[in-house]
Order: sequence, then C-alpha cells, then structure tokens
Amino acid sequence: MFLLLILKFLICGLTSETFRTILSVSETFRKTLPAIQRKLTSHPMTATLKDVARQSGYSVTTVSRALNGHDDVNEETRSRIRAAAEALDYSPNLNARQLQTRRAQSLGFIIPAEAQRLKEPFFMEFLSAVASEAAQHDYSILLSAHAPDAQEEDAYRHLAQSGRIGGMILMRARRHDPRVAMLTGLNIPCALFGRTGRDDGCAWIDVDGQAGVHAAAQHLLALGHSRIGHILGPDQYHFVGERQAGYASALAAARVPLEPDLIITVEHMTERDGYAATRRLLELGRPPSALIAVTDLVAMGAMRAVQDAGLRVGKDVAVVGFDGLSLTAYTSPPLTTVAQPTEEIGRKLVAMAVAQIAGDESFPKNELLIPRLIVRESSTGDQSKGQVLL
Amino acid sequence: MFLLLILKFLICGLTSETFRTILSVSETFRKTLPAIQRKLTSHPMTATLKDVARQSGYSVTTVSRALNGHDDVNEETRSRIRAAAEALDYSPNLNARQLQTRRAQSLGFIIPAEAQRLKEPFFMEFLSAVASEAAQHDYSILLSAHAPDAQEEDAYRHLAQSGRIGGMILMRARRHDPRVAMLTGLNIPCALFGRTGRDDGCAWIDVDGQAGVHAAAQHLLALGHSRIGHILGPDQYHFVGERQAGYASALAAARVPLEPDLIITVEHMTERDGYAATRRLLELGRPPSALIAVTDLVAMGAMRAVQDAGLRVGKDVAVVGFDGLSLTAYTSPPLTTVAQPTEEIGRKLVAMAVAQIAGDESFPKNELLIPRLIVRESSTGDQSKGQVLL
DNA sequence: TTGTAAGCGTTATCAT
DNA sequence: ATGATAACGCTTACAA
Repeated sequence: MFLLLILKFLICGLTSETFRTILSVSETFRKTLPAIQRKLTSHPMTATLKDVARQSGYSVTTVSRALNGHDDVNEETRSRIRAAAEALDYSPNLNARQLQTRRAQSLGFIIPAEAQRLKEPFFMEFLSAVASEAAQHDYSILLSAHAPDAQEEDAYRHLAQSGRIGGMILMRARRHDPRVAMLTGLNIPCALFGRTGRDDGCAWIDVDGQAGVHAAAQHLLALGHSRIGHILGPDQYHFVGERQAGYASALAAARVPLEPDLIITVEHMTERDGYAATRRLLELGRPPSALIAVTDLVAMGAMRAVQDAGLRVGKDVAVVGFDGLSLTAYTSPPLTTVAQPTEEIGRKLVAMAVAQIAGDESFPKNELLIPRLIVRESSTGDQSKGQVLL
Repeated sequence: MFLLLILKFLICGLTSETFRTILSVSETFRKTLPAIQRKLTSHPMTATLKDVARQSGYSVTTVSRALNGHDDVNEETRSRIRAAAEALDYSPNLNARQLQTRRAQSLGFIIPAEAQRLKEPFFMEFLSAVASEAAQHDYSILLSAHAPDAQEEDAYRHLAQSGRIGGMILMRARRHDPRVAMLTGLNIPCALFGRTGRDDGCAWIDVDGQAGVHAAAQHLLALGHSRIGHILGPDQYHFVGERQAGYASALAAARVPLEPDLIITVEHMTERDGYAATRRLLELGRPPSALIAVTDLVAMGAMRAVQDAGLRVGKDVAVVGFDGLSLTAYTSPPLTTVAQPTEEIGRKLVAMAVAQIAGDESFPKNELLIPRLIVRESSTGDQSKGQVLL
C-alpha cells in the first residue's frame, strides 16, 4: 500500500509539498510498523519486566530488585509489584538474564551420537538420577547429542561457549580426557564420572573397580573356580586398568596363576561384543569355568553365548557382570553383578557441579565409592533367592 | 589474606594512621577486586563477534552475516572472517541470539517430579529417541523436572516463557490437558504423545490402544481363556477408554459375556499397584485365567502376584502387558506384550515439533500407529521362542 | 558489499 | 528506597 502511494506520487509529479507529506507518512509508518509486526509475530502474551513496571507504576530497576528478593526495597512496594507480576503471569526471560549475568542454572550433558550407546540402560538410569537431583537445586539439564559427523570436542566446546550452561556432567572419563582440559580452560566447572588418572583439578566420583572385581573374583574362587575369564573394555578408560588389578590381586591372594589367554578385550562394551568374546573363550583348549565381564550388557552377551554353546549358566559356567542394572534382576538366570550406586553417583555429581558453580570450595571435590557384589544364580547356579555380599 | 591483615591491625591496636592505611588499602582493593574477579570468574577465552570483527578488520554486522551464510557478502570476505573465527575458537552466544531472534533451537521436556516415574524404563527409552532425533535436526533438549511442591502448570509456563525453547514434547496426554491449552496460548508449538480426545489443533502421535488390546484379548481367547481380567489405569487418560473398548469388542466378537468384576483400575501404573490389583482378582470366587495389564510394569507386578499365589505364569494364569519395554524380553517367563514403537514415536514427535517451529504446514500433524503383539511364554506357557504376531 | 545504530529483556552501577 | 543509564552479545533495518 505504501509502495502504491509512492508510485502514485511519482506519477503525479513531485512538489516539495507532497515530498514532505511522503516523508511524514514514511516517518509515521516507520514508527508504527514495528509495533504492528510485534503484535503479529512475537508471542503476544509474554509479559516482560517493562510490562510489570508499567502495571505497577515502578521502574524496571525496582521491579527487578523486588522480584529477585533484594532487601533494598520497601515491603509494600514489593507486594504491589508481586501482585502485578502475578496478574500478568510474568516469568523471566532467562536468555536475557543469562546474557547479563553470565551465569546459567543449567548443566550440560552430552550423549554419544551412537543411538545404541544411548540405549544402554546404564546411561538412562544415570541420567534419570541427574535430572531429578538437578531439579532439587532448581537447575535444568541441557541434553545434547553431537551429530554423528561432528568432532566430539567441538560439540562440547559449542555447548560450553553457548552461554546456556553453568557446568557440565561428564561420563566415562578417559585417561587423557580432552574434554576436561577444554572445559577447565573455558572456566566451566565439570563433574566427572570416573577418574582421568591424573589430578587435573576436576571434580569426580568413581567406583572402586579394583575392589569390585577383587570381590567378584574372590567369590568365584570360593565357589571352586580356578580358571576365570576376564572380559575387559578398551584400554583408553582408566577403570580398565583398575579392574584388571583387582582381578590379578584376587588370583594372587589365592595363589592361582594368571593366564593371559583368559583375559580378553572387547572394542565396544555391548552385548554383541560380549557374545563374540565369550565364544572365543569357550573355544580355548581349556576353557574357563567362570567369567567376569566389564559390563552387565557384556555379561548378558556372555550368558547367551554360554547357553548357545549348550552349557548352563551358573552350573557349567559362572558369569558375573558389572554395573548393577535393575535389568539384571530379571534375566534368566538372574545375573550376579558388581553394583555401582548409579543413582547416588548421579546425584552427587550434580551436587558437586552446583557447589562448584556457587563457588563453594568446602564441598568435597572427589569421592571413591565401594561397589557391592550382588550374588545371584548366574554364578551360584542354585535357585535360592539372590543375596547381597560386600 | 585480606582478613588476616585486618586481624593483624586489630591486634596491634588502631591509630588513625593505620586506620587510614586500612581505608586506602580497602579502597584500592574495592576498585581492583571487580576486575580481578572478572578475570577469574568470567570465561576469559570466549571470543565474541566483536573479537572476530576486530581480528578480521570487518564490522560486527558483516561478520554476523558472513558466519550465518547470508548471500550478501563477498566470498573472499567470508573466508577471511571464517579464518578469524576459527582462529579465535569463536562460537556464538546462544543467549544473545535467542534473545534477539526470539527463537530457540531447543525442545522442552518435563519429567514428572516423582523419581519412580522417571525411572520407568518407558520414559527413558522414549527420551533417548527424542534426544537423538533432536540432534539430527540440530536441536537440543532442555530437560526439566518440576519441583515436588510446585504446580505442574507453572513448571510448564516458566519453561515456555523462559525463551529458551522453541517447542515442547509432551507425554501422557490427558483428556482435558491444561498444558496444551497453555502452550498454544503462548504460541509454543507442541507435539504430544497420546490424544487429548478433542481437536485442539495440537500435533500428536498415538498408538491405537483399542486395536492393541483387541489383538491381545483375541490371542487369549484363541488360547481358550474365557475369563480375562483387565487391569486399567486412571480414567483421566484418554487411552484408558480406548483400551477398554478394544477389550469389550474382542469379547463381544467371541460372544463372551463381559463381567465387570474382572475389570479393575489402578491408581498408579506401577509394579506395586499391579501386584495389589492382581491379588484382588485372584481372590475372586471365580478368578480370571488370564490378565491384560495396562502397562508392562503393571504386568510385572501381576506376574509376581501370580507366582506368589503358587500359580504358574503362562500355565495357570496368562499375563499380557502393554508397552513393549526391552526389559520384557528378559523377565521370567518372558512377557507377552503389546509393543508400542517407542523409538519411532519419539523420533516422529520431534520431527513434528521441528516442522511446526519452521512453519512447515504441509507436515502431517498427527498419526495413529498400530502396535504389534509380541507373544512370549507369559501367555503361551511353552518354551518355544517368542514370536511376533500382528 | 559493507557499516551504523537500534533493540531484544535483564541486571548492575551510580546517582538521587 | 527508587530510578536513569549502560551494558551483555547478537541480529536486522536502513543507510551509504
């Protein structure tokens, strides 16, 4: 319409009079257009501090302070402002707040791109604990999965630099974990599940895998097994070394020689790889009569391999897992496993991250938890109810 | 250290001379402190557009356009700017961007406060699909759990008005779902798992519970059962009515009379409530010989109740669940269940939400999926491998 | 093709 | 106790 107007004037010829008119029209238009656009495009019903200020008759500054509980505001003023905010259904725009304060009440969590991994029940149980503990602290979780093609480190960097998170929860610490270095460089506090092995000042919680596997091996030795297979994960993880140490120490204590043949490494800690590894172990000249697997999922693969070989799990070949997934109570037979307190770990990691963000130096920065061995039929072979040992 | 200084002066006694010294020290301290704090607390190494502009010699505007792929920028300029950005490890502050554009590449997802619910495997399997599909679209998920004491609707409103999300994924649609009304009022597109029952213009995906339960009941009738118990959930959910309709239609088709005694409602769809409901059913004068449960978890409680009553699941009492949790393959006996394509649902919901945010009207706004019945030992009682029927 | 300037909704600084 | 003003880092008219 405006263009038509111009066109019309152009056709009629321009006098300085009409030109001034155009300018004034254009001026009005320029002023009213944004308002119109705003009405049309923006979420119409989201009140801002300005709205509350107008409604209550105070300045934006005062409103901000009143709603944030500063003590330099008259109580009567505060209640008026509160009423206005309530009436308008005001709730703060966190983008603006986070931009201004450079703080964010969210923790980042990145899940591996590979969907299989994400479906690992362990991830989910962990995440559930993390999310609910975060809620207790009034934090939310920003869940991100890096695109399959992208660099892992970039994914972490983008999230960290996006300004939307105040800290980060990391899983599966690796020996020389590039993520940790990067995040501390960016001044993003992080809480790590697992140890990197060197003291990089990062907060962590870990489970004593050495003690756990030691207990598992001891349990199997006590049952009379002397050929115990050990299915390990990739060496890049610090815990793999720990686990192997626990295995070795238990055998040594029982004066059982350590046979390299019985120790095998899987590339991915999946059911599939557990199955394959177990097949190889069972095909040995003198196969093991018991197995310790790096993960419950790997152990489930192992159980299937044992059964497919015509052997009975628990009777012919004892199987022990590691993780303590709730799933393991329902397998047939139920799986003996070294249980990590998944929920406790998730909760404590969040608490650590939050404490660090708040600058609370007194909060413990790391903790080593002792796992507990849950004995079930997959190792004992009997039908009695499962019991919990240390 | 500063405190120590004060302490020292206090001990030594105060002259006006030393007092003035303190003041001046304090003054200097007060002035330099913020700068120091800033250096310490703010992320020192986070480059902004301004930094890239300075480094590359262009204006902030041009840099912005170059990096965002606008076509009104010289290609040579763009590559210079890209180089500068790379060199500085630039990555955008999304708070600022979202504040300005009023758009956010995140989807909100709120998990119920009750931790038990969150631990429901179904939630987790769903969430995993949602997160990974979101990643495909370059979206992230903002996970929030509303505090136990807070109002549910407030939790949704705060998240929606925080400006951090562009859309929302909702689970467990209820008949008159207040969340949907609120979100559409705020102009936040949402994608719903389940139907509200009335056409409120909200995108949804649902599973045909009527067809599912019909198939389950048919399966049990074919096995010779004529007294089939039905354990339902709270009536506030639309799907409960659907399920009951499927149950009724299957019985009617087989000319089996419908007995109200055999239909029972649990308040919470948990293992515990399933156990209790099943006990009550088994205590009837003429107990059912088969059960259809509203959830796999409820079915697992039912199986335990059957076993505790000294009966054999699958032989004496057939049990069928609904959800198709991967867990159900491992129960003893393995559970017959009406499987929802959890992953597909999660993925499609995300795709729907993203399409709506992008303003793509052509994208389908709702879809009804047909579940499939997975037959296992809990209904057949035999040891043959489980098979999938329609 | 590039730059200038305004503004998104907050909070922080500094007057009053 | 309250308010004016200036940021925070980004996008987007509009001007050049």
